[in-house]
Amino acid sequence: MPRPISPGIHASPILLYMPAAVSAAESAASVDPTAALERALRAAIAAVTGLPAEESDPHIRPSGNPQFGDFQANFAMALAKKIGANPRQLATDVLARAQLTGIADKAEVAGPGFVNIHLAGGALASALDAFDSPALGIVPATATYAVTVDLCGVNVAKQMHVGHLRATIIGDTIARVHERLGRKVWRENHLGDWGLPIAMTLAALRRAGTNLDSLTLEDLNRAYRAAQLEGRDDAAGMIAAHATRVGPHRIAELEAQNTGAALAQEDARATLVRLQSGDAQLVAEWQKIIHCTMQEVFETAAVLGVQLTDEHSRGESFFRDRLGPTVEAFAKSGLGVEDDGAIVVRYPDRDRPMLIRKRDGGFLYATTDLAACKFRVQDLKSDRVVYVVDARQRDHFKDVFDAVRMIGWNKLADGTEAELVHVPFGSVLGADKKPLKTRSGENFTLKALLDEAIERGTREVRARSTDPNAPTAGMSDADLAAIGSAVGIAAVKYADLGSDVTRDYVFDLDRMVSFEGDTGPYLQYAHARMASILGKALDAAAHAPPRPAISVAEPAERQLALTLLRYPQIVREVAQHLDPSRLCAYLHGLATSYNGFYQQCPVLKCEDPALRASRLRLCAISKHVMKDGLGLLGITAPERM
RNA sequence: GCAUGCGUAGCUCAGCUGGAUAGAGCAUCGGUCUUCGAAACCGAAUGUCGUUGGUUCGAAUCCAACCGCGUGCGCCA
Repeated sequence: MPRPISPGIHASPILLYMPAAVSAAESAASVDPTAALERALRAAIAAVTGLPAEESDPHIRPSGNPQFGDFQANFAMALAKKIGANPRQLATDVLARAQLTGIADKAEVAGPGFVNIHLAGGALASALDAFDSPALGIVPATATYAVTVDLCGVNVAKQMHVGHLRATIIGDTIARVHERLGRKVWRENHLGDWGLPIAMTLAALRRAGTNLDSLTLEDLNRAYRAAQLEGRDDAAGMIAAHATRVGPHRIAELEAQNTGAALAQEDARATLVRLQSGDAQLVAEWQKIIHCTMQEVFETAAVLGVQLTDEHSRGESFFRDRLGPTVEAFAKSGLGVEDDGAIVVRYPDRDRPMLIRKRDGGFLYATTDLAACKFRVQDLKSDRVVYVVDARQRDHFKDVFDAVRMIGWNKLADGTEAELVHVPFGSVLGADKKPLKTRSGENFTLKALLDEAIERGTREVRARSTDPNAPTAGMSDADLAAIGSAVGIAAVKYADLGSDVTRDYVFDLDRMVSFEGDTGPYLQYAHARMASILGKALDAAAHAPPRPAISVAEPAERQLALTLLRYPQIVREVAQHLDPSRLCAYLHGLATSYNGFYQQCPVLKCEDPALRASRLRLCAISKHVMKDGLGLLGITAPERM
């Protein structure tokens, strides 16, 4: 079995360097007025202070308060201290020197030395015009290596639960964002399909004479749990199982004994031996169990709008022939040393070693991960390998990654060192703030959660469609159901992706499928309004020029334009920091900006044809960005809802 | 014990590489639908940013100690 997903804990923020993103940032600079601003100020700072350009960072950021303008530059205080000057004077001198014509309308010094900048309306308009393209300012990466994303991580014969939701959708979003940036992505579903637990289940099913062709996952899960319980009661059987050199269960669990279980255990052990030796009959049955499990996993993935299919499955069994060679390689290099009969890897900076082979010769979880990591870097040729796994496995991945680096398996053929990262997501807790137990408890399965969300979404959509003035009035039942499903799923995904993934959160169904406020449906609603206004303008638009001039004059228009232009930067940040919540926050801000614009700036009712065309184009760009962004989260954006 | 992570409004959380008055959503109270979609918008109210000390022109953010909660720790996966 691979990684048990459930309760866990917080993690440190992940700050990563991503070479491809940097070049994209520079390429996108032409579209971005802030880049022009930065260049101009950097040059002026260098000229005034005599410092090299790389030490002349103007520290530009969006203004905290709109009254201060669009951007502020915070370089003066720190630099003045460094060179022994007066901050306000330095800021004034720099502004006098800076070439801001065509970029900024106004730039002034405030407070202790802040520089407040009002962007020129024309600069915003022309930046937006360039931005309005299928790429939306995102420049494809030139990297030739791939990115591997380890996601989902289900166990064969086990029902998916809420924890799997996280590993699946966080991983999917990270994969999509990298693809959006032009990277080749390998989605690796490292399923637990090998070892004694599977053999136990298989043996139990055979004893019961179950027809594996009509097996449901629920039957399978029941058989799995029953087999686990049997095994847990039996020490002798487990010890015997250890002798077969397979990955079994912790000794601590083996306290009581019973003869019936011993027989079952004996049966499982024999089954495993036959499975491992390639017994055709057993292998076929094993595959049926996997098929049965994956059937539901793929169905769930489809419901969730996650790109995950058979081609992404590469279970632990795939690496079974690489475990021996892995240990040998470590032993040979001197990194793997014997300790009390077992083989361990030791680290210079910590006491805790990593076990890679047991005293009885059996391999461990870590051994498989070492082999898989090498495969991902060197066979899948990835310069970035991302593991979306429960935060409780922090130490484990630190150990694995360090071991991989020590032996050099993180190096690609040309010597490039791949980046190995664990995205440690927090646990889903119960109302009592304790981990939702799934091994024993009858808690919410993932399927139950999604069914509930879809049902509530559909109910909501149906109810609204009964209003004759509603845009959804008169739609077919199937269409309403599709929209309802999209709304329900959006609510669940946004609730999960919307805050820092490393944090635990309390599972609250009502909050998860909420449709008001800062939620997935709020974003979908904003999108539907964008679609609606554009749909109504269609006739008139037929007579308009294809790319009418954009004018950005009203405060709400400025606000919207500034927000839109930040999109490429946000997508890059999400990839760099492996943090989907930034995209959620951005899209929420976009929806809010659009709503403000919608409130304050008449579009269809605007009497000036040029301004009307300009505003329609703002709507179109907004819709494009919203749809693109939601797409990166794997959330569909209905035209009506 | 060692390691690691977290403590921000009644609740759930933001706070982007230290910056101007700490922000959203929910809940509460009050406004806005004959007017481009009210799943929306506008307004009101709400805080010893766990505590103490330190660094700094400037700290929720960096450092130290302490308090509280969580998680992990050699033959499970």
